[in-house]
Amino acid sequence: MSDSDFIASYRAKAAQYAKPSVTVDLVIFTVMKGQLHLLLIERGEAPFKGELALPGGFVGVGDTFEDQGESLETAARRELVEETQVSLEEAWLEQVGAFGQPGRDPRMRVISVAYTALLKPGLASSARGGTDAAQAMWIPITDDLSTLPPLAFDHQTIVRAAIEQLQHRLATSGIAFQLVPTAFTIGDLRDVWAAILGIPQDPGNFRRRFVRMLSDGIIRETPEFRKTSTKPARLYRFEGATDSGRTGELS
Amino acid sequence: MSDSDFIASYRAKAAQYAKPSVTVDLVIFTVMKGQLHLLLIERGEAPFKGELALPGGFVGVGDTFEDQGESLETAARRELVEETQVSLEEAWLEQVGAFGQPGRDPRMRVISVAYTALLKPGLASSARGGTDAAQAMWIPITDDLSTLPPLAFDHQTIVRAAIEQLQHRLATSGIAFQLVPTAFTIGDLRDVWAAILGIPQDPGNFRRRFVRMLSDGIIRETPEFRKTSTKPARLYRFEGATDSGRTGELS
DNA sequence: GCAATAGTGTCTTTAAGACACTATCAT
DNA sequence: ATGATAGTGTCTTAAAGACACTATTGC
Repeated sequence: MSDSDFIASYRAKAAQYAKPSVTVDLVIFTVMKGQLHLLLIERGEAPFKGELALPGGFVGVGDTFEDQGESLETAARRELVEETQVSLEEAWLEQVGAFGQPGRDPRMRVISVAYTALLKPGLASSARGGTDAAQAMWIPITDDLSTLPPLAFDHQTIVRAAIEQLQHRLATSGIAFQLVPTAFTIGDLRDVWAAILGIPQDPGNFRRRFVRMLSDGIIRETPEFRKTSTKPARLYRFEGATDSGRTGELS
Repeated sequence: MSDSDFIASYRAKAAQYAKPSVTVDLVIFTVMKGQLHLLLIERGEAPFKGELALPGGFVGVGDTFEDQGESLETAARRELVEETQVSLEEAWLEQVGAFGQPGRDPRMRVISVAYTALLKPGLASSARGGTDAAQAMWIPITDDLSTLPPLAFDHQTIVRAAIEQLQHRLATSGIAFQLVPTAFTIGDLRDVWAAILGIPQDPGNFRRRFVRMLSDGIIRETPEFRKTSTKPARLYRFEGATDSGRTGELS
């Protein structure tokens, strides 16, 4: 039996199984005014019409031998662009996990792969409703997660998992730098830490951590300062020397 | 338009999209003789015939409104039982993530949700080939991941991700206790840490960490000792007071 | 006794937390 | 000068790493 025979018979056999729909959902964060914000859309259709939900969509799956469709991350990136108009390069993506509880979508079996996306402050403002008429809005996330508004489907579970993942990875990866401008002050980065952890960060102690990153070569000092209404602050840049996180599958 | 009309039209629309097959793959670990071991099966069919692969199978998806099928974790647990004959209660499961790169399975578009399973030493021995004729075997994982044998599909990527996740969660969750007998010595636990991190653990320093867990109430001391060929060692029990990890989706 | 593992103690280094303090800008 | 944020220094405590040491068993 040749390989292609195998494949043909396998496809016939697999076709007997019902398949789930697979979607990607996006947990898009940005930091505004020292607070973590989450991009949500108001659903225009049943089910959960009028409720808030994560942006998302189907994963493109080809139906031929040659074309198996788009990768999960590509699907996530596509949805991100539709929803926020950010350029493809600018956004940072990381998979949260698969959520596939039966009944999570009342219409049919849907397994969703959730991705966290982090937007730098400048890009966040350009976010708006996507091509579908849905209304997009930034919702502040306070340190108290119980203040999260009710969300459609199991999206609140997904958001909680995403935040937990952010908190765990904050110290060991470069995610914080994805939420500050490319040239940032110590205070900018401190605000991001405070927003993600939900705990104010001591300026002195945070500075010590910052200096350590500086001497580790993770951050580079620039000669510039940012003018503020008070004492100008030194600007720094991220050198990108941390583990960058599994954004999808590396294959 | 009623809700059920919506659902009907939605299903019709969604049916236009090709759907991927969804499987679960299991990364089953145990610790034997101070070394991490991974359960692999030898594939009996193309593609990758004769190569080693992770055990796994399709996720059951219902095709009716009422029955949407089994949860991802249920599917994982079912495969685990088929493969290892462990009782349903005994195993610890945690999701690693979704792996769905196009082409990862040459036959058709398959998105796999990977789960890590941890087996206590006693249970590991009962593992054997599953109902399918595949041959199951325990492969030692050395500290040097480059010694991993080549695996079918993208399973090596999955294994690496699983190990990385284990290492990250080791200190902050109770996973180590899932790899020792219910009554264990300090040395047992130290061996698990060494096996997962791939680095020998200093007895004195590890003891300090152990004592901390003891006074935190995570571990309980028992009056018993384990007889060995040398000085008997005190036995302890896990009290289960750490965050237990997201095993699937909480819904 | 000897080999082997269980278990203890100590010194050093690193990093976190708390907090007081100085510096420099706009107004 | 004053308010506000930038930036510095110091003391204490928690924990990691390295490593020398003692204790108790089987043989």
